[in-house]
Amino acid sequence: MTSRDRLGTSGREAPRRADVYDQCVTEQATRAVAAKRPLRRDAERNRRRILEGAAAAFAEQGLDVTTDEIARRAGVGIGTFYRRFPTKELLIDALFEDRIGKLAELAEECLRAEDPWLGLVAFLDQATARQVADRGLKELVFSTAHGRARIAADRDRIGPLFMALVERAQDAGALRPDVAGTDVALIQLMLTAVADFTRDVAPESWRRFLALVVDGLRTDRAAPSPLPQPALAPGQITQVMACDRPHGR
Amino acid sequence: MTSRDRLGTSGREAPRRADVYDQCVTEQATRAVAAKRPLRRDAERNRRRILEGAAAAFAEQGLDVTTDEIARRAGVGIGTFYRRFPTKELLIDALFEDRIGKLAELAEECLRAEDPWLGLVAFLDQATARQVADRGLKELVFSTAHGRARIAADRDRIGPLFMALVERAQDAGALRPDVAGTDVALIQLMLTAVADFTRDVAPESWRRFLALVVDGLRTDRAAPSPLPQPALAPGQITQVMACDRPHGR
DNA sequence: CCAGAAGCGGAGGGCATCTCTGCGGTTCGA
DNA sequence: TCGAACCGCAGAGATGCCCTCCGCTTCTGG
Repeated sequence: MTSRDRLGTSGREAPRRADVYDQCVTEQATRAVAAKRPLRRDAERNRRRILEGAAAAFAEQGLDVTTDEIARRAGVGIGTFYRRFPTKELLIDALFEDRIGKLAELAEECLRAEDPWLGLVAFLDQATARQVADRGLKELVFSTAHGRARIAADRDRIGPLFMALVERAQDAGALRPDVAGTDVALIQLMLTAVADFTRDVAPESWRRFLALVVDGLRTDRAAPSPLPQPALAPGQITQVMACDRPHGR
Repeated sequence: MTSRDRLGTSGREAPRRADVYDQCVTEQATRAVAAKRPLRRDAERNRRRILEGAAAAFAEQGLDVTTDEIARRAGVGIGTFYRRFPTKELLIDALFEDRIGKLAELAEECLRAEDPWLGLVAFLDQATARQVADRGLKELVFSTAHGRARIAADRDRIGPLFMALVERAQDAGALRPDVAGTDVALIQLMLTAVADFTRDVAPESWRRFLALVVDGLRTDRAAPSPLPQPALAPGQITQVMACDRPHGR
């Protein structure tokens, strides 16, 4: 408390955070153009390292990785970390600012696919793949806990796209009519849950369950498409359970 | 360290824990018969309260609830809690000792169902329902972190039953042939993930996705069974994301 | 080449959480 | 009625995490 109060006569926290936020995020966006006062070369190199290390750490372990761990992976001291990104939240913003927007773009792309059904399936496949590859992204998609303005806006943008993907496939007669746009989101949630569980022993096995669900979604009930990926062996299941991760994560 | 060493000349921890374990768990099982030295009436009443409060707490919040929370719900002091159950782990054992065994029994029952396919579907439905109703049970099923001997044994018992359920439905020609026993476990994992997410706004909506998956599992591809439960509204999704729970839990 | 500004790293402060204990006072039951 | 058993709670002790402080190092403009 005391040390923080000592920082400025303003005393209040929120304004200070806002200043820092502008300084940090907008600077990042405009520095290449304005070049107001470029970072010293070593500092810039460390900033890059932190960004890279954090990206890897968030992808592998989710947004809960500690700042110490990020600094360690980046090969810098914790002090250096906090000089560049005065708050962990700021770093998350800088890193993921465009990632969710990219998911929306993917949806738009799939909306333009020639075959509406294949467009929907492609979206499910690729959107899930991205979230499986990056746990941080998944957490950002499914929780508002960390998002700031920009990220929240992208989230809002994506809901209607789900609905459009669904309706288009239904109009084409390929998708069962009782599916809703929100189901698309929850299907991704289901699949990432499997992926989180099996990641260490069979990282691709979630695709097996995507195929299963997709077969449940289509109206053309001719013949089931064969399941990709081998099923897990019983031993693999116990192996996964053995490594003590926080429950359910 | 010091206070614990002071407790006994034996000094070692493990033996002491084992003693307490016997005293606590086997006493519970045999007291009604042997009645060696019954608890005082108030003590017995509190023990019951703790068991009940803990059952409710574990069911709602998972095995990570704090001992303080359990004591609070039981309406007893934390000291009383620790007199009855010297370790949180012991309480978990006492409470869940038979729960996983019951899941195995359910599987055996479904194996005896007249229609193999309906037996499999019934198992998926009911086993998932139990885990949705009790988060603690789910965590115990999918992680060895908390289990002791008895619980581990029940877990081993259940794997072959999955396989039998699957083979029997396949032999009857109702289940697609490329499904494996382990898939049954992972399907439950998927569904409980949905349930964990939607629990607060639409606790039954996981059944929608069970229906979807079941339609993907069957070989009879005549017509999809209609999805039960209304789809979530877009607003419900954002509502769930808003309440800040630990990520992914 | 050098002075001093900018940056570096990591020990540790502060805080929150959680499990479990010590102990003064209370309640039960023979 | 008396003593053993029991109660509850304040808090010890452990851990984990975010973030700061500050002595030392590295860069860079003149």
